[in-house]
Amino acid sequence: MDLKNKIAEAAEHVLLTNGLAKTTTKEIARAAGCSEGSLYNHFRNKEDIFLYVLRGQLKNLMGTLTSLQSLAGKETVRNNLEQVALSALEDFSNSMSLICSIFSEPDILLRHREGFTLRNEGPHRANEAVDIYLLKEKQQGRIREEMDTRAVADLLLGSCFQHAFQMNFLGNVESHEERIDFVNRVLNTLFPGG
Amino acid sequence: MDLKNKIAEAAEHVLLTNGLAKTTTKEIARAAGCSEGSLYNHFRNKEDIFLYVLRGQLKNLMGTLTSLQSLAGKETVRNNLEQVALSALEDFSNSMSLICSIFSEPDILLRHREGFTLRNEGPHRANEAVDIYLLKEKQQGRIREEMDTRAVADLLLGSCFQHAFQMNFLGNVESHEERIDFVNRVLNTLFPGG
Amino acid sequence: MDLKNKIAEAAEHVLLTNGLAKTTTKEIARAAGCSEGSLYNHFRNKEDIFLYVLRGQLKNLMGTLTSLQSLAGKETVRNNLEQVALSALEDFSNSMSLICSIFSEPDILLRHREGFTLRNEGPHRANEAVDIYLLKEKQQGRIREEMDTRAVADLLLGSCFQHAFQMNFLGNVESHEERIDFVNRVLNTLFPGG
Amino acid sequence: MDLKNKIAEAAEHVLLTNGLAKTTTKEIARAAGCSEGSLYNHFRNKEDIFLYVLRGQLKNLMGTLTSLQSLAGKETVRNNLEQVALSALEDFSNSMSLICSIFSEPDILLRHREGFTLRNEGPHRANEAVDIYLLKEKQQGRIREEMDTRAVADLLLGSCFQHAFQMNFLGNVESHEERIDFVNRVLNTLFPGG
DNA sequence: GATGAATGAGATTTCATTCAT
DNA sequence: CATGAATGAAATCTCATTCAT
Repeated sequence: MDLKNKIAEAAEHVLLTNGLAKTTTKEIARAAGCSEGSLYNHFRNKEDIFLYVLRGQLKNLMGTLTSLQSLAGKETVRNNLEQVALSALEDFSNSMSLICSIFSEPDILLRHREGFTLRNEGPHRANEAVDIYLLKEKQQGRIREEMDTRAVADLLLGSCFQHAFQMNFLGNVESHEERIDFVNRVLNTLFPGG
Repeated sequence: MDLKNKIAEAAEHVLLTNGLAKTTTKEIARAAGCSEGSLYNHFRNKEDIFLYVLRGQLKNLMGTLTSLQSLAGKETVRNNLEQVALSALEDFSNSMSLICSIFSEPDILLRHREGFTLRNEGPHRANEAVDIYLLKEKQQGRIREEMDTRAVADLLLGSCFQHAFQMNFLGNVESHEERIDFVNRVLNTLFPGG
Repeated sequence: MDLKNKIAEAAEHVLLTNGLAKTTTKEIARAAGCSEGSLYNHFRNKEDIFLYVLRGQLKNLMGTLTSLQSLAGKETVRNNLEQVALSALEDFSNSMSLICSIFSEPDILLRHREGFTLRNEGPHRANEAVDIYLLKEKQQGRIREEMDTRAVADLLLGSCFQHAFQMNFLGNVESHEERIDFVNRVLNTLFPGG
Repeated sequence: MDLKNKIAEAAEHVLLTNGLAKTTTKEIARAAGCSEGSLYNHFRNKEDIFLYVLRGQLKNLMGTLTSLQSLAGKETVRNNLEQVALSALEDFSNSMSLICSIFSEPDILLRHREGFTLRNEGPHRANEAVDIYLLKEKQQGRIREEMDTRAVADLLLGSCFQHAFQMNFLGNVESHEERIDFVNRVLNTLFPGG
């Protein structure tokens, strides 16, 4: 692996462990096993490193959700949504602290907002992905014509997002079973019939 | 108003404007119209100021939600939930950047987590409040016995929370009408019959 | 003496001893007997310190020359010009390295050129001062009507300036007698008659 | 052109554009179209590059002045001195910022002073050159026996040197006409008779 | 001879906190 | 209680130079 990616991985680890505020270039360099000066051979500045890692997280988030698109028409809708929700729960949990951190640096957010939207990288894209999946299922007649698919996506992913947020805030680490339980209660409520 | 609160208000303003990372004691003092030294006559350190402001925000969040409890039995459930959701949307929007900021300083979060839970101040309490409201309505027979009230609360507030997050992330400022529209689509999906 | 002036004096000493390039904030602080952080309570940045010292030097330069204005009409013109030239030689010698240093940072010069000219602080003002002195003498009939006073000022101070430059460049330290000798040869040539 | 000279020219350009303080090896390499490592195949270090360029400038300065020696006995003295002064004015202007820059690094100056004097490269040599020219004219009887030729050289070149310095300091760019005007006023004052 | 990534020493600047007044 | 100058630790970033390829 080249040094650039080694630095990025090290930075990701430090960011998730220590938080953005306590992530120093010295610490990143130590974790990457190189000198501080080397960071600047591969990134323009510390902000660049943060953004590189952040974009990686956002891509992860999208990756799993878009890959679930191919499930349209297979298994049951309910089953597929359970998988979607569980993946989202996990991804949100992993990236929550990093993504939230950007609110502590609104000027960075401001500076790169345009880029995020241009490259379609925002966290909002997850909801769109679920929406699109549901529309496909609707085309195949596997869900009711009247269903507001976007609203369903917002409810499902919204509850997962907030749940992940709260678990992070409270420091709770959920078992897989607990997550399945949460997801099922939510899905049962969204689709009372089954 | 005493200086302590003047400082707290100034700090809140600076925190919401500049973000936690760019909030310096010098800036807080300037905004409060006092000297930097004075901050330390009213707070032990900068972390204390941040926590004081943060707890204020969390109280706000709870305040509006608990006040809506008295609505149980009045108007229609649907109407009340619309008010709940709109209030949540607004409160979440206002406090999002501040509350998320804490993830950039996980050691602060760690240090005060116990206090938050002991004093019942976590952001998760909002969901409990809605749950409790719904339970009251169930007791009065205004909603179905089988309804998983906690799941409904999680879905409703979760979607509002994520929505507020995304609007903040994208820099979108919604009109009241847009918010009403969002809330209605979500509620229509949660309560298909009306 | 307050710390600001202590810092300025220390900076002047370090600048004249080590040169601009080797003048670090650490060294200035050490020479001023304070911490590096203290520098920033009195100056915005290192550039500010340099400019403060530089303007002090330029004022010195002007000071001695304007004070010599009151000599108009007294002693002999030749005698007065000898004093002017000797003072100039000394001032130029002392400030040469500092004033020249600015050419190693053309962007600083560019940034403050307007300020220098607005405040009439440029090194060119010395020549004006001598010109004005000579005009006064002309009004009193002590020098020929046809004399181009500005040209005389430029010749006299120009030769002193370049002489000071060369002595600094070569590392020669002249005795007072050598300077008197230089000045007299120059004046004898400028005013052949006496 | 070999790489060594390409580097030297690039360095000269960067030095005159950005100033010594802002001239980095990276920038020189970029301007020379080679790698930073290559600089060290042709020069021992950055100081070497600077000195190489500086000595080039000093040679320029001397070059034009020594070439004017052959004019002795031709045209009129006054005419020749006008050419000398104009050349000096131009050369001084071009090299001023570079030559002055050395005062920001007195240790470099100290380290190479001996070399400069041994190789007769100092800027003071210009005055000597004019002196020698005038002595030749004196031998041919074209100027008065009593004239202090060295003093004339110092006055003439000194005023040109300071004038060039001031124009550089003030950021004024003179037209050829303005320079001719300056030189003529100075020469008229030095040689009142014509 | 040419390269350019890696280095590490060092420079400037920021900032929370202290403390004498 | 209020002040604000002084501090010193730490953070980011620069840059000349080296060296393996």
